[in-house]
Amino acid sequence: MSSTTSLPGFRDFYPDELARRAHIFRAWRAVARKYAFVEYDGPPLEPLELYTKKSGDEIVGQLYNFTDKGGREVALRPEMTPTFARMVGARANALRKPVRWFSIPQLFRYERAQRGRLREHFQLNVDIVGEASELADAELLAVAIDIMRELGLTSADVRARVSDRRLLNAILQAVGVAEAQVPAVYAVVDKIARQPREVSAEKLAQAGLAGPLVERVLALATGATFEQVRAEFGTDAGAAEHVARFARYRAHLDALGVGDWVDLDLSIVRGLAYYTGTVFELFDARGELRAICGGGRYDTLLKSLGGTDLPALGFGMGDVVLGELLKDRGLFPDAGEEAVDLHLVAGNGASQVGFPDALRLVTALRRAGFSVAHGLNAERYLSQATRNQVDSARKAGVTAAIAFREDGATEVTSLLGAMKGAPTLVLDTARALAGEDATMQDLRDWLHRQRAAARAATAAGAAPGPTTGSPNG
RNA sequence: GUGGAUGUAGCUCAGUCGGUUAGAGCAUCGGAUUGUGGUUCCGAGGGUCGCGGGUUCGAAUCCCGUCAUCCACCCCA
Repeated sequence: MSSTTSLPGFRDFYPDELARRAHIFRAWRAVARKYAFVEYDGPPLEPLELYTKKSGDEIVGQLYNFTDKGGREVALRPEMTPTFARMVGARANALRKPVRWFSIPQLFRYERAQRGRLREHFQLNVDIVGEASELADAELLAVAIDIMRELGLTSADVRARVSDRRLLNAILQAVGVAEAQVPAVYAVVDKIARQPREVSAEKLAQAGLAGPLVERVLALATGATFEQVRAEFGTDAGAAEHVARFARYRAHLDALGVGDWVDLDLSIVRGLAYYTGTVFELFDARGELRAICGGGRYDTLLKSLGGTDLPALGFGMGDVVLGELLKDRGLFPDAGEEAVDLHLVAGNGASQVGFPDALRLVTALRRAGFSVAHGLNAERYLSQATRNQVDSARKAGVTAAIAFREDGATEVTSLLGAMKGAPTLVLDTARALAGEDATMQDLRDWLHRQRAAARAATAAGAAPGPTTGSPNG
């Protein structure tokens, strides 16, 4: 390739790729705002200490870090939570609770890149601070699921797997796992789906669990539904409270309209880090990709980072895996939303009107709010066949061509459907040049109708499968 | 960090047993008797065959190294 490629794991966003990214961002913002979250941001470069304090020195190997010219140890942010915790902590007393904030930071990590895992990505972070009730947990998961919906995914495409560490703890104790064995059991449970059952069993045995107990734990972590858990542990002295809370959580999810996306999965542990309560991940239902989203409750983290003692919960959702899923399912819209409205082409009357007036028309249209393109070579405007000009405008995805007729009128021709008998709109050239309100409004309405008709045609024709258009889906 | 697979035009890929100037389709650009047009036709640009070394009279092709990508581990904020 060329001598100037991007760094490994970093992406160039060409216009069609940026359009996809923008599509995802739009959905993120739209849903977050719908749930009354407000957007914030912080610096992409932070003191290295911000991350070592929380995660220890081992994390440095996975960071982009360096010493700046003032001798400070700094790192590109690998996650948003420490920044968020600092910002909330600094104004904890002044902020109205619960805090409902979201952000779309670009995050960095120094790791070998793989499918769905680059060295840079954008990640929606949604957090709630100051509410310990399970209703907050339900609200948070509803945001994540509603984003899937907003992007055209269904509960057949994406599943939410939910667990609760308090519940898992209580269940493990109820079946006889000693407290000292819990961390080891967590480590096994966390990767239970990614390694053979015998390996998990072996590791549980090594952790000191007796044979029957190993089988019990494996069964619970691999297949137990909430109904089974409730039947078995709903009256257990230690677990009843947690079963009841989870039942309320599920009821809230149902009422929020996302219950059918959610499955209990006690193997969802989310690392061993800082989660204290509910934990969840969103996966594609076919299991082909990495997790789309992960989050949960971290009630002690703010305090441990030196902030105030407030309960908190949140999730992160990256653009990479989500983008791959949308691409696989053909859910990215064709470039229509950014389409240019009009492209100036010559037409039979071009030589009578003259190029300066043609440009004046373009200017009048732009002042009226239309996006208007034209060739940037004045000689070719008159020398090149109109059909070639129209053709390139059509290929560029412009909605309509605007041309001068022999009789002096200005004609707008839709480029969206079949060219034979394409809808046209005739404008009075003088009024168009003057930017007359009524004329501009006519044009606006007409363009709107053409787009609506084209969308309807696409929807009708595209029902059985992929039809016209780009292979990028 | 470990192991495996793959690198040919912007994209998808041909390229025989090692053989002379590396091809196709799509895309891009220009044009087809001053123009109403998705088609068609003609033409053009675009390559250090990932990079470096080796074997050979001769390497896209065989060997070694290296880099990148993908897959599986490790790790997961």
